Amino acid sequence: MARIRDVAREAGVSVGTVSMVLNHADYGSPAIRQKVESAVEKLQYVPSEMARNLSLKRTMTVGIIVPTVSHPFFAELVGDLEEALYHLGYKTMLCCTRQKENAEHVFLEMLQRQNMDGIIMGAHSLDTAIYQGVKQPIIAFDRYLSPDIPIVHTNHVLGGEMAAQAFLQHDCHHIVEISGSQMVKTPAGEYHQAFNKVMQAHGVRTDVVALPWNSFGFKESMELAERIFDEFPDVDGILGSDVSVSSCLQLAVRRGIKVPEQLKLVAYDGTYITQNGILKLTAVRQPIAELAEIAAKKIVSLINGSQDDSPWVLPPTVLKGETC
Amino acid sequence: MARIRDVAREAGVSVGTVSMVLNHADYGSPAIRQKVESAVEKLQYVPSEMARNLSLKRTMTVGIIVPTVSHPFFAELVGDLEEALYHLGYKTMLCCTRQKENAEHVFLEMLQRQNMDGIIMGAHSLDTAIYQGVKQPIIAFDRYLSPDIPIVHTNHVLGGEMAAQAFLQHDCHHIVEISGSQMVKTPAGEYHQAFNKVMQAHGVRTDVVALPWNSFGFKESMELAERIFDEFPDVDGILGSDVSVSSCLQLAVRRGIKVPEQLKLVAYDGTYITQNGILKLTAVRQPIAELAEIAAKKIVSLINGSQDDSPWVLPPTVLKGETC
DNA sequence: GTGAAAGCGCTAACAC
DNA sequence: GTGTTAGCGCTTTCAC
Repeated sequence: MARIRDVAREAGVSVGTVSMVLNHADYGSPAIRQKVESAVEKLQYVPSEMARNLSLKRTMTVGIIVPTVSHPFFAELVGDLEEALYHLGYKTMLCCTRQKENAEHVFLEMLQRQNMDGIIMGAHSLDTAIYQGVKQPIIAFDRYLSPDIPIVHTNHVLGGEMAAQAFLQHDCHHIVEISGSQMVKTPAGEYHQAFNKVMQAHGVRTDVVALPWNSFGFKESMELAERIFDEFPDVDGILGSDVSVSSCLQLAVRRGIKVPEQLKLVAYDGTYITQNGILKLTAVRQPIAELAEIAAKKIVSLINGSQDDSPWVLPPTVLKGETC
Repeated sequence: MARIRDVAREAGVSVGTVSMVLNHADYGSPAIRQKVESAVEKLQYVPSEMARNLSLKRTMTVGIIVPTVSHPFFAELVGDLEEALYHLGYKTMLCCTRQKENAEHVFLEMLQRQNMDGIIMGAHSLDTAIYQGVKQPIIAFDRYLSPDIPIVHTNHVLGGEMAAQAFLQHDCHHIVEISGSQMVKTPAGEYHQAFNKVMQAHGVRTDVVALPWNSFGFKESMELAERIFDEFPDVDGILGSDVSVSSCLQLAVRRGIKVPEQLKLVAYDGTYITQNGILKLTAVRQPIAELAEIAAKKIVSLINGSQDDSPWVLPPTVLKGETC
């Protein structure tokens, strides 16, 4: 591999000149620039990013921490984040915490080792204490980590109310809510509160069942669906994430429960899996792409100390489907 | 940030000693090790990965190039690759090519700039010429890139035959196959050939319709589904990727076509979207997790010049569903 | 077993 | 405007 000094020798100039010509479009006389460029061409010179990183003390890389990427919500999120970061000139380090011993610590240490310039944290954390002392830039995506770590998220109060309105249009009497683990407090968890408030005001009975921690699989959500139908035979409405509500739909049909006649379903998230089935699920959709773009912009401005005026909270929308 | 020489001073030893103690478990006397460790603790020292990278000329990072991650197949693939690489001690750089000008060149250049030690290429490439001269380690995932770039993939001949067997059990007369773009030749494309061969031998009519290049969206596949039902009213079997067959199922139900009575459906890939709908799709499942693990092992052995004896080709399996 | 010093390849401040 | 050179922080060879 040719190094910068080989280029300098070939071009008959100094190393510093080559570096300046390569990194600053307005440096040097046309003649010099030409000489450098043809030397680069001739030697097939490609600068070493490791050396630049060390010299400039930055990597132009942002880490995205999520539980998993094989889940429609996080798949969309990660895809949108990667795209936004790319257009801002940043590379994406993918960090999945699920099914790994204590990956969260490992990834956080990567940040401290300056492997990446900042992180966007979208994974549930049981041990938020480890974020306290961290000096490097962090943006949380829909997660409470520490008082001084800013959060980008959907307006879940609005989301809960939207879900409530959907059910209220159809005269339901007993709604079961599927929540994530109660072990972690997340902004997303708050839509249940808003939902319950509206439901109580209307005298509708609600029950909450919770998924195990860090559970995003189809097996777990199908098991939960069975539990719901067994424990609450009179349930006539279910609210939960896309995946859990999909499982409920599948099981309802299997058990001969008519949707939406006997059972109304509202999915919270509104990823593509709510749209590609035989019945389109009615859903409260989180503005994932927009949130991702904001999170990307904010982590970048945190990294280079600039200002970003994008809002921190965005409203969800309703996808009218066939299940409520 | 404390540097290694601060630790050395604090511990009263030389920089070299600190480095050796930190990187080699069997170096130094217990007394020295103890001194170094408490200095590290006291100063909260974290080594700079950029400096190590430059010194060791490696990044312990592998790039994964895919068209997108918000598609169930690639979501699973990327998730499994990240996990496998993590357990091999490598970090994952996520590189998505879709909806970006010429991202493929950009990512390939990152490889040459030694931003990553190797790449696993899972994106369609229109310009395979750019891979010719590349010296760095590359493993292709189900893609033909260049004669000297090794490929990990499913045994698609077997896959095509399995799909054929599924239809043959049900006496179909006219099967439409949905293929990816004809512009790129991929191993996956070959399942159609194997499928056609069997079908011809049994005198079953087949037609092929193709998706546009790099099209993985639900809109495109729904449009294609409409075209199929319009152009081929007598179709009684459809074979295609999970997403495209899902769209066909949705549209069939909407048009009052009974599945599986009047129309048999077989999905090729077998990702979770074939399993979470009201009707489970009969599918030929690619062994994504196993292939991912193999690809990860192989790129790592390519990077450090070791040997890997895993097979290059793995057989698919049939997921018996309710649509064929 | 331990310390000094020469890189790794690039950037940019500072002389000329 | 151009060249020289001192870092960036770490690893490791080579004397002691």
